[in-house]
Amino acid sequence: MSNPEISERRKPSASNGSHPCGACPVRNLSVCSALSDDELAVLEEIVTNRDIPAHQMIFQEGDEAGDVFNVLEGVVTLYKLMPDGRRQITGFLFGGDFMGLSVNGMFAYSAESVTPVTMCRFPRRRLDALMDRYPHLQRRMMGLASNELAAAQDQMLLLGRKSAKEKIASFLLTLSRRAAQREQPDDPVFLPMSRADIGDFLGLTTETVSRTFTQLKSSGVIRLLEGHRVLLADRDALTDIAEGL
Amino acid sequence: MSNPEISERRKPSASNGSHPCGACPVRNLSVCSALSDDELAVLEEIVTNRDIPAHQMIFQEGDEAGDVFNVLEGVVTLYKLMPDGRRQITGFLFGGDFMGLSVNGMFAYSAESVTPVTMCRFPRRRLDALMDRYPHLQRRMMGLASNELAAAQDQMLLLGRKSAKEKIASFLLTLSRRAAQREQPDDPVFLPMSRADIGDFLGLTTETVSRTFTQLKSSGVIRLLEGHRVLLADRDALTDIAEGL
DNA sequence: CGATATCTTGAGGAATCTCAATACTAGTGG
DNA sequence: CCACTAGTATTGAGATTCCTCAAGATATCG
Repeated sequence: MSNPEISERRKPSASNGSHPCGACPVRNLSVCSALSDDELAVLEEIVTNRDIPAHQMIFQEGDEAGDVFNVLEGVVTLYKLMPDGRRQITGFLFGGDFMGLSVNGMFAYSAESVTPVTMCRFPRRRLDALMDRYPHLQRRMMGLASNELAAAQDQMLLLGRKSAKEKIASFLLTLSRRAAQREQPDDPVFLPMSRADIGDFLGLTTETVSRTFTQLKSSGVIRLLEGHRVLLADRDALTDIAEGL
Repeated sequence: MSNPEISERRKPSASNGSHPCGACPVRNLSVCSALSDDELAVLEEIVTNRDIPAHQMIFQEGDEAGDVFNVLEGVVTLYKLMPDGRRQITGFLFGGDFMGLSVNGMFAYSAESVTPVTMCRFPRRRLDALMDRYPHLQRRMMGLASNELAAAQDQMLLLGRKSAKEKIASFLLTLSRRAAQREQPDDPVFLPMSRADIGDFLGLTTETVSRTFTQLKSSGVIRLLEGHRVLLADRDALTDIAEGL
């Protein structure tokens, strides 16, 4: 688990009065929004921060899931692999997103940074103890899990029943909505991940992703800008396409 | 919500000493396994039983999610629809399975009986109250949600990256494993759902499902028995196929 | 036992994939 | 600052899987 490229820093203890958690950029997006300042101070006692460079493995499917994580900044992919290398990305995580739900004490998927990432990390046991103590924290976790499950079901519909064009349109709109939730630019949508990543998320090949972007561009629905950004030139049209209308 | 075809019966009150919940066929499969006899008695106060005929809508995506349900017997599908009628089944539920996770107080999917179904029903508010009171119940729910999420991710891998043959093989094995968990026959696997249902679960058409069964049958890996049952003649081969080996 | 739904099989077509070449981008070192 | 390199994206042509449409076979239910 100790990887030389992953730097870890213990925040200055809460005893000095400076609360990194209190100044957390994603405080009201993440699990922590369930906690009062006092409770946050308790949480702070068990948290560790991490910086991770781009394209770095964070944990692997089957690893012992001793910790849970919150993404503060950057983008993370969760994915599963088949023995022959086929990959399915099950989700992209952004600031405020939580990861670490486990089954039988093991991670059910692998996680990798797409961009440089800042995360915070909690020992699962201690978070569990906190949850027993604070039912509202428990509820918050349950709410997050429900949302993830709903997103997973949307993704199943996408994977099982949508065409390439519908998939790409849905993907762009979802990213835009999530950026808005984080209060980040949602119209030129920022797509930090590669075409291969997008393909592995949508059940397509790189080439089909690329062709479909070109097609949407040609029909004037989007515009591909520099810096991995996409302008949603006709959001209504995109919405119709996403829903198969 | 009151549908003439759905019969509802209040169990004889716990005051008479006979505990339907205590005699529940799925007690140690379901949420309820987290509860002691005393706690179960409390739960019993808020539960209602229901019998539902086959092919009956139970609730619809977007309905107010006032209740949560446990399947006691029979099979239920959860699914999402696109405006043009394309359908993605997100899961099949069997005895012991839980349904009713909601987002913004609404069901995120529709539910329909495949066979005649017996369920029990809890008002969500009262179950939430119980969860605040019993942290182990809360934990149990969280565990169930985690398992569902892991299953959803497996399904994403299946939908996004597996061939028709791999999908059918995976499907048969998953059903077999789940039947074993319920202590029901797991080798001639029981498939009560239609080919169309299987297709809508696996992201295939009815015809492809049918052809793929025929193909697996011809290669001697399975045998199609009468009564919607499938014999897994060569489970190892089936496992290899499911994993793309 | 008949009517109806479901399942299987066939033939042809469409969407997406594979393989391959070219264009672009970003980072590196001269 | 530019040229070079390695990775990434786009485009093309042909192959393949799966879908669509259609007919026939089988099962199910009243």
